[in-house]
Amino acid sequence: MTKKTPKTTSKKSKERSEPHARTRAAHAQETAEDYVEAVFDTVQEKGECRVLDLARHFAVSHVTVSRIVGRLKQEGLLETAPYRPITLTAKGNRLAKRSKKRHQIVLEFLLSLGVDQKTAEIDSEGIEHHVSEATLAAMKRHLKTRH
Amino acid sequence: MTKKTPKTTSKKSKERSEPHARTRAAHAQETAEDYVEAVFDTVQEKGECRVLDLARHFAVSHVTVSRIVGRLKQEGLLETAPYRPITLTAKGNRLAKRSKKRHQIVLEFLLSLGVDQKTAEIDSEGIEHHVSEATLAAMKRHLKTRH
DNA sequence: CACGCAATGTAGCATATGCTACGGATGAAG
DNA sequence: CTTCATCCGTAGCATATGCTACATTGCGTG
Ligand SMILES: [Mn+2]
Ligand SMILES: [Mn+2]
Ligand SMILES: [Mn+2]
Ligand SMILES: [Mn+2]
Repeated sequence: MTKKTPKTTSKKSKERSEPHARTRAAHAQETAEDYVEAVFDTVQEKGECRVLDLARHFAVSHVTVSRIVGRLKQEGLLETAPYRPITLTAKGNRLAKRSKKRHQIVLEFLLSLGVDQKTAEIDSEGIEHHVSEATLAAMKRHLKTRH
Repeated sequence: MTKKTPKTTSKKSKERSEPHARTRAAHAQETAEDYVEAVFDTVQEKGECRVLDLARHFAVSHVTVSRIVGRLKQEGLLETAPYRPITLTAKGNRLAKRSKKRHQIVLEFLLSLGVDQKTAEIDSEGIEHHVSEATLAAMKRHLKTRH
């Protein structure tokens, strides 16, 4: 056997695989973050949040929303009952505030780079979920010094 | 009927839903981009790219890789045959180069913000797929002026 | 050139998130 | 209090991406 490559996962390849594993973990949290944000905003704006409000917000069918709301309820982030409005639990409220804060910083950061408003809103919606505490801190520094 | 809210999707809610639709579209492209990048790098580094190379790279099972490689072959990005190495098509090569370039800029950009190497590598792996041409251009400008 | 291990493929399962079609619940208006 | 439009839930389907267990191929070694 020539054995140019190790059979087991090398230290180097483990390092390379970690970013992808982290990205998958971020995507697993993404729906929860976007949903509690949306519930928070909708309640603020129109007093209550309904399944159809979220369906319109995300541009998906009410069926998709209904199922996801059920799961997030199981996870203790949302409260709801059949044909009733959706509210945030204390836990959901904390996640919403944390997520909104991070989202806002990412958005302002992109704007500070000179990205136009619409593009900044689009890109920040995806980027926010992949911004670690360290990167968020760096963005805050940039906003304070350069702005 | 009090009709506080319009039944149909308002212009405002359409604007709000667009970022989420864009994020979903980005995620639909993400696997393809990461895979062609990985194939490109692996071929460069060790002469050929095997299913297990990608499995280690992404830290997933060889089964997951095998299925995805089959799909990307159908999409015309990869070439392969049973028990044979994986290669890029011309189309796959173009996507790989484009993706690698963008990934590299995002990484360097995060480093230029003062983010540590490991964190920058992790965050850029997820962020890259959500960076539009406009934001990428803004990052390039930042790298030229501030660095 | 036969053997056996490593690599790859296949079967079958799970979860997450999309959809359409249809049926039941709610509540505003008469 | 009945009616009926709107909202919501459920059934059933699809795709993408994870997994384990098992079958098969291929190749280096003896
Ligand atoms: Mn958000
Ligand atoms: Mn988001
Ligand atoms: Mn990536
Ligand atoms: Mn993402």
